[in-house]
Amino acid sequence: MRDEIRRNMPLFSIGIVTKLTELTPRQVRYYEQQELIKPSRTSGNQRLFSFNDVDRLLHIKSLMEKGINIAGVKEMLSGKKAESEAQAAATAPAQKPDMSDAELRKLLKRQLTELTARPNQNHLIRGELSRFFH
DNA sequence: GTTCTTACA
DNA sequence: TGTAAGGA
Repeated sequence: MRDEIRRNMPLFSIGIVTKLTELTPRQVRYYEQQELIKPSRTSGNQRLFSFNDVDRLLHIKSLMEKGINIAGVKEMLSGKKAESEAQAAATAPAQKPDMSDAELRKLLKRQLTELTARPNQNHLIRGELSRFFH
């Protein structure tokens, strides 16, 4: 499908992107550093974002607004198979404040496993953990 | 006028 | 993250 080439076609300057996403240039550049996006450059070193980049930034923005840190966002977007699992783990708690204890324990167990495997995703679950020690 | 990189209150 | 400096 050549729709892909259109979505990945570098078209927007950082100025347009910031207006489209409501993000500051600082944030956009920072996310690029974190390799969350990979805009191409013009011959003059100016960043050129594709529709996909904008879409990605919007996704990142929504994730950040849910209180997810860069590390977490990174794993969700860059991760291949870890994506759905990580996103579900991070999103579900925020959307289901009244989750049953059974569900919560199940979630906690899974996240505890994640914790030992990836220490940096720590505060992604810290909030949930506190709910257990009330 | 816009964007770029580096660096620091 | 914001912002200033110095260039392109």
